[in-house]
Amino acid sequence: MNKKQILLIDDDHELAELLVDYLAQQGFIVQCCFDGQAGLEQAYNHKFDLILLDVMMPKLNGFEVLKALGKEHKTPVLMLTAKGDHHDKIKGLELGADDYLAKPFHHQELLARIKAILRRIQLVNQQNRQALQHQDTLLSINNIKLNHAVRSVSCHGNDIELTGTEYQLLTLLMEHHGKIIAKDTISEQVLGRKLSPFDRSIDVHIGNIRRKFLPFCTVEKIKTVRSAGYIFLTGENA
Amino acid sequence: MNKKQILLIDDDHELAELLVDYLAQQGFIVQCCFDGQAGLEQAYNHKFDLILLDVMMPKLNGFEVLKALGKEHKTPVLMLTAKGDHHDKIKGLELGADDYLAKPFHHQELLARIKAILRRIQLVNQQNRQALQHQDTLLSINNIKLNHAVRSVSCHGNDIELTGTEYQLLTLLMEHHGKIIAKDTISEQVLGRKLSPFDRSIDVHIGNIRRKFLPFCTVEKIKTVRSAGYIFLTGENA
DNA sequence: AGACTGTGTAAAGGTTTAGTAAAGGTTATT
DNA sequence: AATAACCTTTACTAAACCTTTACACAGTCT
Repeated sequence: MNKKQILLIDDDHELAELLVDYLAQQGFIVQCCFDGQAGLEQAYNHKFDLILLDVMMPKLNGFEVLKALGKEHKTPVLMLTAKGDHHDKIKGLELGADDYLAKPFHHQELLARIKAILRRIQLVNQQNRQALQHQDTLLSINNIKLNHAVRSVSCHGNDIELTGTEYQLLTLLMEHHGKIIAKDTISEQVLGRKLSPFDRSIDVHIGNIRRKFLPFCTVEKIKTVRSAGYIFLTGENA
Repeated sequence: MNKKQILLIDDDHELAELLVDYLAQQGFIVQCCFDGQAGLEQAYNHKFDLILLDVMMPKLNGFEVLKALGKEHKTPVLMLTAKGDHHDKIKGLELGADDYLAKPFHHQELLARIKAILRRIQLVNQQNRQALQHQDTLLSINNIKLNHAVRSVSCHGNDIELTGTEYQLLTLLMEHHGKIIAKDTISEQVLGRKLSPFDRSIDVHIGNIRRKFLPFCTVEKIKTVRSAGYIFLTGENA
């Protein structure tokens, strides 16, 4: 994992030095500015992963820096201040800060809050990628091919249109090809409900799938196992 | 803008009532649980935008709930507690909480912190989308061309005017052409919100895009995959 | 064989989902 | 403040889909 870069904007040189040391020791790269103006410039020039922003400073105070950064600025900001005043906190947060910590604070708490913010960003990023990333999308057994990315099915190269339920049912059978799948398992996995005594839905779906494959197959791929369930035959058994 | 859903887990009935009222008044939908166990179940069953979690509770305390949610849980958590102890704060934050607020707190500060967390998530989402778009300024598939630099669209050479949302939606589909994009993914990526049960926005946008392309296309480029999503067809499939 | 049970299958009925037009509401612009 | 552009919601329609029903047939047991 590459090191995260932090921009510290604080006119308190003593505190700044302490923080730079501590955070560096914790695996961050810290850049330091001692007034709002300089901080703002740095923020524009470099891309930081996080900004630590003091409120009371010469030239530009923390709130002004926050405003100048603009509503659309992407770098998260954690504000630090000597005042524990609620109005200040609220003002900071509403101006776009991600967190607000009152001085004096424990450096461990600061660290924990920094990590929390960075972790959140990473989580959201992950989430976004995962939503668009499809798991392995090809399943091919016994001349039948499934492509999950497009939810398409083909038999000996011929495209076959299946409904959502039929597709799920076939997928289930193919994922466990060569093994008997009980009807109640199918009902729960595919239809999302317990199998009721006179429920014939599954039989009908199986029938529909078979009918759609019929023109393209010489042998039956889905075999009925009386009073046990259905089974997708592998090449050897077929 | 649709309302954000918050799960409040706190055994202090009096406080809970106050918070529910206040947050509802501020435009949130709040669900309430009075012990850790119930809260955890709710968190698993529904998708919330944020969880407010008290620490001291019967059955399961806040830390235990946090652990049970797991490291990969996606919903942000803001912890509330009577103890202002630093160790507690650090513990909570390290266990995956996004923020930690000590009781008693000003409801305005709570609100500001809630908003800060939600805003950060939305910002990161936006950023992701934009980052994707700026990678390549030209995207050309199946006779449809996008030029991100000037945000223009053409079909067989004919310019087409799309709104911002339509453009983003089309971009998303084209970037993942040949793959199904689920409606809830579209909603999160393009509209920046979770898909609600009766939300028809996406269908309408898709309809509008199709209508604008209609005069210039012989075949449909965007295919509906019932109960799964939409897919931008590649040349071969079209 | 006869009874019983489980399955194949066609068709009817009911439910869910998507297409679409129009109204309502929001935001940005003039 | 008025206007325009846009997004969302609503309501209706059509289509796709799932389940139920009914009956025929096949396997199993006595």
